Amino acid sequence: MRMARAGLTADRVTLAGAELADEVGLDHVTMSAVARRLGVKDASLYAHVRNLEDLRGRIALLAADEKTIRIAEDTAGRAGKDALVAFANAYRAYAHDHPGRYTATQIPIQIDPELAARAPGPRRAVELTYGMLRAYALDEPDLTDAVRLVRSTLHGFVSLEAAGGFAHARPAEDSWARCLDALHTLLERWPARHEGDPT
Amino acid sequence: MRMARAGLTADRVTLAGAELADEVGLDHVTMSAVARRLGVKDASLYAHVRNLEDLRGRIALLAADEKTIRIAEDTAGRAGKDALVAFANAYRAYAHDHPGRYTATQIPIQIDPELAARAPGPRRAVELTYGMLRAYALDEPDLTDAVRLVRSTLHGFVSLEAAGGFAHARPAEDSWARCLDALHTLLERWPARHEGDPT
DNA sequence: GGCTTAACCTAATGTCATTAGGTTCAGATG
DNA sequence: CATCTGAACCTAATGACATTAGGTTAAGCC
Repeated sequence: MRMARAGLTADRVTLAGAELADEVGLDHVTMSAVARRLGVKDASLYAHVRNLEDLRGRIALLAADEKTIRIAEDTAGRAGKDALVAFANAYRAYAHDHPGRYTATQIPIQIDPELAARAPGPRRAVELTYGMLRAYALDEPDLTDAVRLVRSTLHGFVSLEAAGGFAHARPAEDSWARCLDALHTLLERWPARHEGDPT
Repeated sequence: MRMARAGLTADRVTLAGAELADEVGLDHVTMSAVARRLGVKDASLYAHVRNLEDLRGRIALLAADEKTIRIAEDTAGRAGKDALVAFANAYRAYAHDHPGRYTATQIPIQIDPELAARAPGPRRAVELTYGMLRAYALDEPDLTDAVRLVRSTLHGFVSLEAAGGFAHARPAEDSWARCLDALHTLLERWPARHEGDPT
């Protein structure tokens, strides 16, 4: 009495891991749990994925791709504050919808370079960010600094929110909107270097 | 031939865990490893700490306390941009010096409430942040929004930096300085709500 | 119909987390 | 000083997991 083959592949395993991550948290994504979900023995997974760390890396890349696609869709044809808000909301929405996947993208990168090279997500995300800021007409190195500031703020907010850091009375939603306003204003009048500062 | 007693206590175990976290990363902090470092059997730790999760929670609280103290020291007697920069630099320095401990503070909070109540760190940190922003004379709810923005930016930057997100040519150091400039400018001219916006 | 190649499986090893049920040391009590 | 007590440790055992080695078996190709 044999079961039919599950027809696994690296992508299928990764997807199962990603789903599990969203359901029970990334650090409860175990080989055993993924195998269980796929109706397969633990050892079978190793034919498709090098090991747990590799699986996590794949989940991270999958998440990066998905997130990028969503941002690209939502920012298409927009510019200026419109684009900034669309970008940020898409970013945050993805994190909300896929907390486990999003967490995976935070891991200090220890991903198979060969694999990473094939995944368009991370590179694409950087391009999108630079493109989104084009309307603010910043020159290097200010542009890079601005990109880093925006990324930091979005990631920081979403991350703290997920960790329960905003347990306060005021809805995170409202603070989010104000932060985006603030970012926009900031980008419009990016502070010139103080004359006194030697840097 | 018996060894001398190690004279353990919950705090000592926590400290060993924290040191280990900084050395090998928080998720390599295991009961076994901590026990090994203390020259004790795994089971002995359970007399001082409920379980792994509890240990991590204690490390997080320890880190929060330490970080808060450092920020308090460095911002004492300062105000305005001076205070902001001191605050931010102390924050970032702590994360650099104690990456494992810092990571522990990011965990979605699952800490024994009774324990958390005794730890002044988290509460103190919030107070310090509000105090630091006093110079900018914001009223609620803007003040809360500003606090959240600052926390998000600092945490996001440090977190991305630690994850290797700034692999670019431009030194993170320089971007950091510019981001603080930007935050300061932003706080000085916190954008008024747009007249058109119904919120 | 045999062959190759994946896709799976069984078995085994080693690391951890955690619990149960003792020892033993250090200091208070008599 | 003898002892009692509680905290500090230990041994032993169980049960997840991760990972490897060494088979089976299904599916498509000739």
